[in-house]
Amino acid sequence: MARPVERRRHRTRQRREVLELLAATDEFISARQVHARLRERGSTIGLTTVYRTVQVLADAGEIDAVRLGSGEQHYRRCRDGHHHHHLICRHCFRTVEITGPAVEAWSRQIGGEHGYTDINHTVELFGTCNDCRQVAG
Amino acid sequence: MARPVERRRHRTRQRREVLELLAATDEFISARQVHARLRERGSTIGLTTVYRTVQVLADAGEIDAVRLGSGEQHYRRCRDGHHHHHLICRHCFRTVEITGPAVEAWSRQIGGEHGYTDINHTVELFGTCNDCRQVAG
DNA sequence: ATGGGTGCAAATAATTTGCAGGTAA
DNA sequence: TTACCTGCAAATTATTTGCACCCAT
Repeated sequence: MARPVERRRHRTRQRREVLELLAATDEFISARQVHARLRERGSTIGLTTVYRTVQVLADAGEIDAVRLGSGEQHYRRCRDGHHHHHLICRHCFRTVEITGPAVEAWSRQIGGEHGYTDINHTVELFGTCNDCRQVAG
Repeated sequence: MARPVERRRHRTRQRREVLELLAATDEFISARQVHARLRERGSTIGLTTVYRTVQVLADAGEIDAVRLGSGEQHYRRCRDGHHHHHLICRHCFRTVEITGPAVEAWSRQIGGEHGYTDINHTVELFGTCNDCRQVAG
């Protein structure tokens, strides 16, 4: 058995910058957006590093990753460290974190009915938020 | 108001080939796979056409599109013409179509609670199917 | 000292677009 | 005839990798 190698993470300026930006951002943004915004602020961080960092953070469960429409991945710091889903406005991308005990139970049950185990699921809700409805029907 | 232009579709050999292949295929396959398989069979269809065709078919609701892991889109002809979800084996990608009245209701309710309307959702379940569990735990 | 981290440039990979013919209706 | 359709090549776009150097531990 390969024991999980104890991997110590270095606390670098770049890691901190990415995390701080995501912590201060309420909505989902792409890796390229993270990079652009940090550069605007004078950071010298590289795009490659941003990609690597968000990947690490997503794997560690410190940020959420979702695909909004086009094949671009978007990230967001999650308040709730637990498993949850998102309700995203399709216009402004305003996001609400939601938990769905009902969905969790449902997915496990459906899986069982068909002989599938270790059920995982991706659930994202898209809708038009109150503000956007006012502006443009 | 721009009236929806009446767009008549041409019935071409290529369109038919793609649809027939998908009709004969039980699992999700990518546009490139569709192209490769048709070529193997002697078709001269171009990759571009495949991409354009699956996009049209997906928009028309004639096939389902999901993203399996990597940023590659996969397609599958759906039996059930109605809205449904999938339970996909993460090893062999064997797929079961499922309908979730519970999820439909849940998503609409959650949306309403937060002032969101016209709720859409993406729900995909991933698990390990019976056969794959036997082979490799 | 060491192994993780960084960034540039180049490489991949998926998908789209320009354009010059075809062809279904 | 008139759009729509096709396919090649080239362009885009998102993301990854090779590599030499840097720095947190």
